[in-house]
Amino acid sequence: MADWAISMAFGWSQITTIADESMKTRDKILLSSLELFNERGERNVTTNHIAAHLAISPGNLYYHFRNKSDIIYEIFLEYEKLVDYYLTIPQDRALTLDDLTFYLESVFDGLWSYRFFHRDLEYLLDTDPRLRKDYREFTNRCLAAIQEIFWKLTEAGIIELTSEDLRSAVSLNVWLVVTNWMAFLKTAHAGDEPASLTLTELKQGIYQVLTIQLPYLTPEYREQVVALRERYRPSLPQSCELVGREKVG
Amino acid sequence: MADWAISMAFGWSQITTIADESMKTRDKILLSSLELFNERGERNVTTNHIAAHLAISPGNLYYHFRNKSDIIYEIFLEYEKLVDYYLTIPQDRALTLDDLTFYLESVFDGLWSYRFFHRDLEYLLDTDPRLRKDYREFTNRCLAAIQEIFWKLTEAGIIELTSEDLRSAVSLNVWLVVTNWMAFLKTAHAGDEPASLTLTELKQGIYQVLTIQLPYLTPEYREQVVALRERYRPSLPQSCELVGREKVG
DNA sequence: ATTATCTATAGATCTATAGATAATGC
DNA sequence: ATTATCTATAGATCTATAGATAATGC
Repeated sequence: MADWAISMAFGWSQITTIADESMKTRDKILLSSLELFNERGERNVTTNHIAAHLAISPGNLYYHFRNKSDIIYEIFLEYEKLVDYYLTIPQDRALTLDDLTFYLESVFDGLWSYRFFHRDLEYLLDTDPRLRKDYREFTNRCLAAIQEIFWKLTEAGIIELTSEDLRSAVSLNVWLVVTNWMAFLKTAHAGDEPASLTLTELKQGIYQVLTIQLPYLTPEYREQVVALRERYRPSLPQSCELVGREKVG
Repeated sequence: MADWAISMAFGWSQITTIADESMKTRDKILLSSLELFNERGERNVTTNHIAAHLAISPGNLYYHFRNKSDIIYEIFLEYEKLVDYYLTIPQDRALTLDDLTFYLESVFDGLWSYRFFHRDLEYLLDTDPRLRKDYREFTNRCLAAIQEIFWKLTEAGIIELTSEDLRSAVSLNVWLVVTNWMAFLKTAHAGDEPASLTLTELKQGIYQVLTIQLPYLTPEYREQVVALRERYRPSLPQSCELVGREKVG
């Protein structure tokens, strides 16, 4: 694993984000691509842009990667590694509320660092069969992890979610909320100027995720989790800008 | 409102979908564009493709529309009209379970008919300020409608969701699940060949939406809603393909 | 010798327009 | 006269490669 990948895997990505001289060109390409993709959207970034941004020739870029798809695939592998790492579940002890907080914070950190990815997900999967297959397995691993976390939270007496059926449906909803929260912020919430999103806003998604769990909290832990949830309550109540609805018909 | 727009607004779109000779060229362009966008994704459809599909010259297309963005904007206006129509809330009577079913079915019908739209939403909004503004207001109207529906379901004694705060957070989760369900199916669920999605599969999203409401059902209606939910239970339990998770670290 | 880089470019699109021509409605 | 349509094309990209040159590691 290259240095910058390690640094990412441990969440310092914001710090080490700028490609520096000492890096191998190959790694600089990956890092700059990620930067540009996140900033401008994958669709708006060509191989020319990436090369220009690094002040290398397009020919040089193609010496290291066969095409843009290959670059994206490698970036995905790092993303995958990071999230798999974050979602590791301790097998030798019960889960605590701190664990839950860590999972939530980490997952949104991951989404933030690779935020270009979900934006153009469908197109990316349509154009790269490897990515398609890997991403499908990745999703399934994530879903399995969420279910397992809910199971262990149940064992720990924090929530009460014993029906496997229900646990699996609720887990899926958590996944849907987590992976769609950013798009919601960028499309519904944001002001007139395109998409200036902050990590803090993104983490208000935790409020929404905990909303799903509210009904299943045990009386012993309810108060603590409600307090945790309050910490992420959106400052601007965006869903309250009630615009008058046109009545049709 | 052109004929095809009316037919769409009343949900026969699947029938009248093929552009026919009698239509004005302008409407044929809109309809073919929608068809191609849904089928291949907006990103993969150029003005040339649209013209070729209709066997007209690109010049002719540009006589009717200034650019692709304008076509998309007009299609959005129809989508908006359709959903606003579906989400009309009767002010003179209480809501019933049939109303709830109608809302759920209609919303997923709308998503299906304009399924290209959410796929490239962020890009579309970034490139068209009008669309950006209109879509933001549209989202807010939808959220307000969901909240109002929950309020009226509470009044009707079907669910119990009296805290305004909670109602608004739950509504937002419903929106997130609804608008992300299709992307989930296409990316996580689908087989090796790209995206062959059916309306039936899409409507299994109703199962997920009703999962959110489960904890808030009143005892009087619980059984009926649970039965309704069962009608949409996915046939293939996709979230149960538990792939072994790699443990990292 | 091998690896990394650059220059130059062919070939493929796509967008959007100008200008000519055909069809239609008074 | 006005509206609709077509032909032809300029200009702007972008991808990906061939072939030359520079840098590096034994």
